[in-house]
Amino acid sequence: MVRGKVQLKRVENPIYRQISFCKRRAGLLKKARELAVLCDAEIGVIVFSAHGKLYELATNGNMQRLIARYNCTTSGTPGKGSCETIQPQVAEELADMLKQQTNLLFKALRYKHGRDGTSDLTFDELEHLEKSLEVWIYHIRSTKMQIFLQQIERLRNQEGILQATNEVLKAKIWEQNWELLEPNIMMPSTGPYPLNFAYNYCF
Amino acid sequence: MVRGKVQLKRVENPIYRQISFCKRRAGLLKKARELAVLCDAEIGVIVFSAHGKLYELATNGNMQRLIARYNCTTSGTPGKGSCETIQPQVAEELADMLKQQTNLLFKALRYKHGRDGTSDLTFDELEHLEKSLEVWIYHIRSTKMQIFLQQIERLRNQEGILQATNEVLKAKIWEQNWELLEPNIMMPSTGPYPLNFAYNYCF
DNA sequence: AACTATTTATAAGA
DNA sequence: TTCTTATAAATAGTT
Repeated sequence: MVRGKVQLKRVENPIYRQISFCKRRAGLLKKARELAVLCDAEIGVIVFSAHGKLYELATNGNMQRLIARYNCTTSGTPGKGSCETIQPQVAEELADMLKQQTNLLFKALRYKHGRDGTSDLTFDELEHLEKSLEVWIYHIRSTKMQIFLQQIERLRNQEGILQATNEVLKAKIWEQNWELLEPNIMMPSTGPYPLNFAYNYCF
Repeated sequence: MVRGKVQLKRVENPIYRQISFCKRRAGLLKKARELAVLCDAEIGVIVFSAHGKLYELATNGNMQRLIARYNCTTSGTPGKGSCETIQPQVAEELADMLKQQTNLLFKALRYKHGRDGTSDLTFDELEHLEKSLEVWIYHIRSTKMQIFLQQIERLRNQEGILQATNEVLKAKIWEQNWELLEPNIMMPSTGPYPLNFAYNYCF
C-alpha cells in the first residue's frame, strides 16, 4: 500500500518503475478521456516508455489531425488559426485584387475629372485621394503580408518537424551502432573465440 | 463536495464545465509530469478547450521533437515541410520599402502642387500620375512577390533536402536492422567461427 | 492480476 | 478566482 507521499523522482527499482508506468499510464489516459468527454475538449496524449514503446490517445481518433491543428494553432497569427494551406493561386488572386482596386481608383479619378468638364482636382480632393491611396496600399500590403507570413510560418513549422525527425533517426542509427559495438548483448557469442572486427564509419 | 460517482458524460452546466475543465486539465498535466519523471517516459499532451484554446505539455520541452518522434515511430510521413530560417527582418524591410515608396509618391504629389502655387493638376499630369502609380504599384507588388516566392522556393528546396535526408537515414536504419538479423548474409564468415568479420560502413 | 491502505484528485460549497 | 471539505478515484506496496 501507499506509504507516505510519492517523491517526484524516478522510481529506482526497474520492476516497480515498470509497474508504476503501466498503472499511471492507464490512469493518465483515463483522465484524458474523462476530460475530453466531461468538458468537451479535444485531447491528444503521446507517451513513450523509457524503452521507446509508444502509447497514444487522440480523442478524435486521429492524432495526425490533432497535430495538424496544433501546428496551425501554434504557428502564425494567433487569431483563430486559419489552418488551411494557402491555395497556390493566392498570388494570382492578390494580383487581380490589386489590379481591380487600382482600376477602381483611377476610374474614380477619371470620373472626378469628367464630371465638371475640367481636368482639375482641388488640393483637398488630392489630400483625400492621398489618404485613400495610403489606406488602400496599407490594406493590400497587410493582407498579402499576412498570407505570405502564414505560408512561411507553416513552412518553418514543417521544417522544425523534419529536422527533429532527422535528429530522431540519427539517434536511432547511433543506438543501433552502439548495439553493434557490444554484440554480446544482441548476439551471444558461440564459443571461446571473442568477436574480432574492425569498424570504419564514413558518415 | 463530490456526490456520487461522476457520470462519463458532458457536464451540461457550462459554468461547472469550465471549472471542471480547469481543474481536470491541471490534474491531467500534473499526472503527465509525474508519469514522465517517476517512470522515465517522454510525454506530450495537447489539449484544446471547447472554445479552441490550446494547452500543451511536452516533457522534453519540445513538442515538435516529440511529434517528430511520434511520426517516426508510427511510420507516418513527417508531412510536407521545409527548412532554413527566414531572416526575421524580411517583413520589416519590405514594409519599410513600401512605406518609403509611398512617401516618395506623395512627396512628389505635394511638390507638384506647391511648385506653381496652384492646387491644380492638369489632366495630362493626372494621366501621367496614374501611369506612374500603376508602374510603382506593379513594381512594388512584383518585388515583394518575387522576394516572397524566392523565400518560399528556398524553403521548399530545403524541405526536399531534409526529406531526402530522412529517406537516407531510414534506409540506413533498415540496412542495419537487416545486418543485425542476418549477419552472415551481409558479412561472409571467414571460418568455422561465424561471428568473425570486418565492417565497413560508408553512409 | 487482485487487494487494500493511503494518498491524491476533485465536485460542490463558500 | 481561490479555499475548504467530503467523497470518489488513483495507486504503492503487497499477495
